[in-house]
Amino acid sequence: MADNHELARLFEEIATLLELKGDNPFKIRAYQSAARFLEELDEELPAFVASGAMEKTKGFGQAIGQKVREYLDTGRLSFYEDLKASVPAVLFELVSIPGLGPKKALQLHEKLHITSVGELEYACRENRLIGLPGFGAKTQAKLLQGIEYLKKHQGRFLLSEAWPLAEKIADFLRRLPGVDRVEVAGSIRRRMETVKDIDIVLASDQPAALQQLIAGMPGIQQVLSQGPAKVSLKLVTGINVDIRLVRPEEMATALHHLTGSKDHHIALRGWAKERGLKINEYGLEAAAEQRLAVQDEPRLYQALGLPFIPPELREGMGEIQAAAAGRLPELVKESDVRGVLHVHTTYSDGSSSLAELAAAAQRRGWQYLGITDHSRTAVYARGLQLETVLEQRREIERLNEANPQFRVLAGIESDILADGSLDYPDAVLAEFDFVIASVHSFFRLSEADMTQRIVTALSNRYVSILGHPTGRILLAREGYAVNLDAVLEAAAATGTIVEINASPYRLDLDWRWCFKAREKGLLLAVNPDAHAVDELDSVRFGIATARKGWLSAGDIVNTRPAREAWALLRRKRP
DNA sequence: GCCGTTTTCGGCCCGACTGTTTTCAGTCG
Repeated sequence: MADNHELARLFEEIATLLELKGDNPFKIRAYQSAARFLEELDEELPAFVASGAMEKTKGFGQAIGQKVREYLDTGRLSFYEDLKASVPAVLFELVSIPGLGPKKALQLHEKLHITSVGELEYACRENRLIGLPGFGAKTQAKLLQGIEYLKKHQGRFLLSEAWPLAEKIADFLRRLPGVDRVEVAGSIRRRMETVKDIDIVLASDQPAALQQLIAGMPGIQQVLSQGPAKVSLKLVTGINVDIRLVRPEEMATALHHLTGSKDHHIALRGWAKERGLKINEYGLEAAAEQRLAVQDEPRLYQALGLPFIPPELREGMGEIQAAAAGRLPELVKESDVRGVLHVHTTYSDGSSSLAELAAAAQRRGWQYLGITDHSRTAVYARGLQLETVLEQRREIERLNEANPQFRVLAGIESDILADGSLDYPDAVLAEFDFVIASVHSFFRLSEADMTQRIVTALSNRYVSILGHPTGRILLAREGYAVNLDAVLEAAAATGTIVEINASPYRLDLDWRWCFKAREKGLLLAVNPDAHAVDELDSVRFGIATARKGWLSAGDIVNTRPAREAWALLRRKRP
């Protein structure tokens, strides 16, 4: 399977290289769709080709088919290698600057001999861009700002940062005079783990009249652009906001358009076209140019002969075909959660007490709470020594006796040591209601060693849940090198539950892998990994991740009643 | 680069805004 992903990556890179060369956009798309197809392909590449399936696959014609064969035969792609050699590496870096695309980046490289972002910044400060054709003082100033932005935030923000901010802005806009409706759209509505900006749709009978009022909103650092249909702002927090102004009857199609994703639109518009319909942000048009009114998104999909596709699924990952075939899952909801299984208390590195957390969990309508402080090796997190474990156990028993309506489970988050063994002997692990096993050290093992380490841990019959499977920290740290496919296979084979760590800094397992976990028939646990009472609410981000990964309540252990969840947590035990 | 019971050529999703221009290319989503 590694071949599939490797070739997908090569095709993806070819697309980027062609883009930088200003090649035909449709050719670029052809490579992108081939890459996406390979990424999702379940079959091994050699079988896919040998069986003749490739010839029958749309998007694999002569040129791309020949490249797949060359890659299989030689393990290389000469087209890619030549292309790579012909495009200066600096262009990759330059196009990540907002406002700078392939054309202008190429000009800067050729005319000003720019070889790094740093050099471009310097050239801007020296006013050297102004003489170039197509460049002016404003472009130069904009690029300088773009470089600043990039240096500060890598151009992205956590969902947990952007989502509440977007809701706050939407509330402000709703109170402006003449405003009919306001909705948050874009990648926030699709619940991407990180987002580039905030997209909002505003419906009003006099949309153009609102421009000035919007530009007067508090917290704005700069108005980036302003037209009758769209206002773009930069907030003092650094994030950009696009507000699209439409008439009330255009709300549904505009919201749909601005929710994206781009890939979903390309696929859906193709689907519409086959049925003689045209979609744009203002409505649905029959071929004869007359616009059909669409009241809401469900009716938009209905007009296309499809059931409603929830925003989280609109990523161009086969959702349209699944919808057409009636195979869309019933997505899990936040209200399905009946308890959570990963929290830290003041016994280790948490800042709320066990009793406070239990009370807060019960207030949220949950029926149980799994306490999982750190194990003894995690000295950085005040991991529990054996005597402290016993002390905590007694407190849990007292709480359970005092409140039979609510169940506190005595768990532990045990470190997976470098060799794959756990931090306590089996006899101790057996005393816990359940065990989460997590990697917290030796992140830099080779992929093979890390994979073996985790697979070994999963074979332990007391390990109920694999915690944050890749160890990534969003926008800060890549996950460790690990063959996740092999890990998920091992989890399936041993009956280990896999965590969707709902901390907005982690969201690990990633939603793209939830999709695969579901295919392997795995059970998952959406856990806040809370270190304080407020962090229990992180569950919403975990549920968003699960939904984005096509998961139903049945795929999540902590949507089950306490007794059933308890049994599932212990199903590997003798 | 791919595709075709409308087609082997001419399409390919569609539109907004800016800046540098005198009609539009570039960028973005």
